[in-house]
Amino acid sequence: MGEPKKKLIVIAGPTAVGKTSFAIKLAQALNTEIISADSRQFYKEISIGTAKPTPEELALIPHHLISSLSINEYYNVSKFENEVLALLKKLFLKYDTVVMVGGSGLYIDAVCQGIDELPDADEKLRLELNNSFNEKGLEFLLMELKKLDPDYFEVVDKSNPKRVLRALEVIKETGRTYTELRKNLKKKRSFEIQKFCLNRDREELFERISIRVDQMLAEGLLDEVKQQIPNRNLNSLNTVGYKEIFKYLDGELSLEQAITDLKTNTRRYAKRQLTWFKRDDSYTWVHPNEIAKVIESI
RNA sequence: GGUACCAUAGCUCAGUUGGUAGAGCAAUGGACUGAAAAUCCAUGUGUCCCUGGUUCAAAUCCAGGUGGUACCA
Repeated sequence: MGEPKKKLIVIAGPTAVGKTSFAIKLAQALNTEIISADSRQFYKEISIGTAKPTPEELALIPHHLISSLSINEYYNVSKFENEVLALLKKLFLKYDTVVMVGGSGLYIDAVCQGIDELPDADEKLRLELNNSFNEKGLEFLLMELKKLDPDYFEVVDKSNPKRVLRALEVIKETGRTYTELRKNLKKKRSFEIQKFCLNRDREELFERISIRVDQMLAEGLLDEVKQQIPNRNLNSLNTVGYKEIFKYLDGELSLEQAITDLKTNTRRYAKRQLTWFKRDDSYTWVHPNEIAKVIESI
């Protein structure tokens, strides 16, 4: 009869479905804290456009990994995995369950099952590869990949430059093939994991997206984006809500068109999130108003 | 009330001399290992406003209706 096992509760779901308030209610019921798994809410300079919990909400329950980084800091899934595991170790001393909430599927998976040992991006090498892509094109990079790692060449998405570039990056950095390093081993965690995915009718979700974008604008999204003009080339600002407003500020789009695009791109983002969660059958799908059901099953 | 123009996909619109329809956008499905709110792939949606007529054959021509827009009264 050992200690009861510690448990991580994952709350996933598409953007604007209602994850934030759901997670807060859940954490209150379980008397625990929240870890955010949202690849944009890490950044302290961007709050309105990333739909962070409000200061009032943050005061209700301790949140981790919100506004924990600056937009010019380099960050990635692997760092997230390590950071969350360390955090959980601490939190599990105090709590039997911890809630992790967010919409970044890859990041959630890294915590739940780990991610292979691959090198981080090397800034210089990445720049070189990007230049080579711009000058010589994807065909050239594909030929190179075929030579260096014929097995990955067979399976890689040949029209997706990022996939090809990343493979070459790993190969050049390690001197080993990407195939060899990409083992896709599922790590067993020392804690239990229970995963829920929130969803609602598509029509209703889209309506909520539209309302939320209007709210962001009312709360001062334009100003928030304006402040970040000097940083616009950072990856952290390659983000729905910022890209479209930059175009408006450039005079490339009318405000009306920028808002329309913002809503469209948010809908597409929500769709991509759903595709990610759908193929993972370890999720229990629930409606955001079914919190009682979720608490009971925990 | 009169005249003119218009009515085709969710939206904006193409559609040649009559041969059962196609673009853009929106949408939908999918992929995904250190850029992931990123990046990439795939897919077509129809009472051609209605009723009748001409014709082997009508989105297309003719008549009438209905609705819209503009101008005139």
